[in-house]
Amino acid sequence: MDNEPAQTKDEGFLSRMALNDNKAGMEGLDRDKINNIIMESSKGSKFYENELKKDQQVNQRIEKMMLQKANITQAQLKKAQAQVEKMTLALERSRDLSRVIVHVDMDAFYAAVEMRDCAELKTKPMAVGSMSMLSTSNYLARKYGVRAAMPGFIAKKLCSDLVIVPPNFDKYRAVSDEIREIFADYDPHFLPMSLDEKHSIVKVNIDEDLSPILFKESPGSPPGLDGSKGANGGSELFGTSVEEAVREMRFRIEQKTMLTASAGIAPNMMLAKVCSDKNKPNGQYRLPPTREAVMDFIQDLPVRKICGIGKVSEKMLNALEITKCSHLGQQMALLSLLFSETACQNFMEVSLGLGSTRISRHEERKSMSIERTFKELSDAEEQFSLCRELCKDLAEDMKKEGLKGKTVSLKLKNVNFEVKTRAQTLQCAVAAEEEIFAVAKDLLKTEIDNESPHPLKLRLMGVRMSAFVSSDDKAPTQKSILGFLKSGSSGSSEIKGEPSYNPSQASQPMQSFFQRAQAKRLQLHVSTEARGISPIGACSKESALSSAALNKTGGSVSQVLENKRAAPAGDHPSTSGCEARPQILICPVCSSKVETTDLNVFNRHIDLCLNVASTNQKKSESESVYDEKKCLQECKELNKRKERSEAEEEQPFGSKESSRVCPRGGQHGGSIQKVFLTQSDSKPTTSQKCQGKLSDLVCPVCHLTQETDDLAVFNRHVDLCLNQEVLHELKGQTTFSQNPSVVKNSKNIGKSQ
DNA sequence: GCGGATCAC
DNA sequence: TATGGTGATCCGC
Repeated sequence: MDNEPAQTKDEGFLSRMALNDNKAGMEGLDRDKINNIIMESSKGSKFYENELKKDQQVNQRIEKMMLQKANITQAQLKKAQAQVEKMTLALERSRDLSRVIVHVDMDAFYAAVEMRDCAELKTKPMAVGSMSMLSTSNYLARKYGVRAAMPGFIAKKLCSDLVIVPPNFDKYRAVSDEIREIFADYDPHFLPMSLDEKHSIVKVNIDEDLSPILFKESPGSPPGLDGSKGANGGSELFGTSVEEAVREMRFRIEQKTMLTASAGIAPNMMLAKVCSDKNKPNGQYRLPPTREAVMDFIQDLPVRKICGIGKVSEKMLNALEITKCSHLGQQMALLSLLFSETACQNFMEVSLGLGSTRISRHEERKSMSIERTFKELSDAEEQFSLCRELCKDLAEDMKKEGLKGKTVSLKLKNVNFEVKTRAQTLQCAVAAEEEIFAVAKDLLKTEIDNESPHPLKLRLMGVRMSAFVSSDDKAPTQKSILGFLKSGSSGSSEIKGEPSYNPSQASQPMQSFFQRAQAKRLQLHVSTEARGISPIGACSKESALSSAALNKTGGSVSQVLENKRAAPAGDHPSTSGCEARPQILICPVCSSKVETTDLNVFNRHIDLCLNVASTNQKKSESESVYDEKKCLQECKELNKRKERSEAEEEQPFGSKESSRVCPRGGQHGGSIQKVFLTQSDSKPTTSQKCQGKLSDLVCPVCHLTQETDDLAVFNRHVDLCLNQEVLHELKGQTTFSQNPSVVKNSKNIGKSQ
């Protein structure tokens, strides 16, 4: 009894402040040691004190809950149990295993982008952010306990070698756009929507973790075949092809961006999200669509892994000795007496492995806000003028989206980290700076007055608008996809009056990219009779990269491709690994020597040979002529892009805090992209030092000499040329004709300046 | 409708 | 020296 309060307090504190190792790449760390450092760094700070306070509040909630629990009678429990069972049956009946949901997640996105663009970062623990706050960290840093949402100065204590790179949001946005273009190829919105109800949707978030979610109906299967819900007959075929589609998609992402993505495939969104974490980084996991598999998967899954269960909910559940999802099921009766109806509903669904099987159509924005953190601000005049500034910025943002709202909220955080919000709702919707400020100013004044004679000591101020009135004036100018999503928001899955929708295509399903690519390779495989190469590395379950067919017959080619996943765990040099000893490998397709130690490079070489061969074949078949100009254009675009990104990096930063910590000397400056400068007036560039010198390489697609001796770079060039062609071709068949896919990103980068 | 809190990214 | 910004949702008034 005596030590009980102390213990709960300590644990409580830890649960709030301690390392959250829920993230991928953080397994098996020395938590005690890390937590000690975190505590030592935090203790005594205002932040710490506030966390402590909040934690005590949570503890009180738990106490209250435990008290409630103690007062529950057997009769109540029994009744609840009956209810739960009824509910379970109903939910079970609603289980839908017929959908396939793919959740794709970029691996350590921001960090990966920075590593891609700065060779020296690749081998270092690094994070994106500032001394005050980190957005994300790479996997090397995670081994030290360094993770997102951790202040940089603490991270530095955990790992003194940590390199902190300031964020380049414009760059990340540009990369997001590139990736989105790939998703667009799989986005069945661009497919004619069949009358089948199982439509597919791609949803893309541009956040730290780019997390698109893809609904897919069985690709490639004849329309009729699909109707057999849950029937396992076609399911295997189905599963295989979906996995390949996802591999293909991830492969394309890596080709295009040199970044890796992970994916989860499952019958619903909740599970897919968990699955995407399972083989992170650079992996994917498919949960078979059977009740058994799902329940098995759920069994030992910690509740904290479920989206929506955060540290507070976790702690409350833990107090009831619920740590795993299976416990949720076992304790549902109790939970139904302690938690709200919505919470219970959610718990129950989780315990049954159920989740959303459809994505709510693009929902209307419900609020828009802006907030800023700063050093202590106590002067009322300054506070008012800051408030005005915020209102001005918010009004601008509102204008961009043509929004008007009735509710204005003011958010204040004082230097003790205590947060307060004050709101007022008007009769009419407003949007202009003056209108917003008129309200916000009053709210602020009230708070200042309440505090007098003491000043408000603020560290954050924010203004939010909500209660928007619906405005229909923007609909006509919507782009295709948005227009579609909008029209679908009624809940019905019909397409109403979508202008770019072409009903003539409704009956002929488009082949997805992966299908085409696979067909190409298959065709090629037959025609080239690729000779065997000695297998390298073990065949992991993640293998079979995009080509089960090749695997079946030759085996050898895919074996090499598979080696992507045969890399040692922990380190994933999947794009441009540089090892010590160069090696001569013989390409089974073109029989030429490839000098490299990096199997990925070799893989790409083979891939490109295969692609080239099939491209040539197709050319002669369909007399389609590849547009050389386009390829040249692309090279130029890439040059520009590189130049811009260099300029971006070299531009002087205002404050000392924002100066780049990346230890680049400037002389090597992102070798990968620089080599694309061949066509322009730039001088030849440095290559990766581990590569041997090779003679000039000529791109077999655009026939331009590439002044590089780095095969990875050369291959990437060729891939891009090829990709562009495929995409070009794809576009010809689809209704989305808005933007060229490959080159576009370059201009987005330019915008940052 | 308001305000505090939780959660995700 | 130093612990973010944006949007959503829920719960209890």
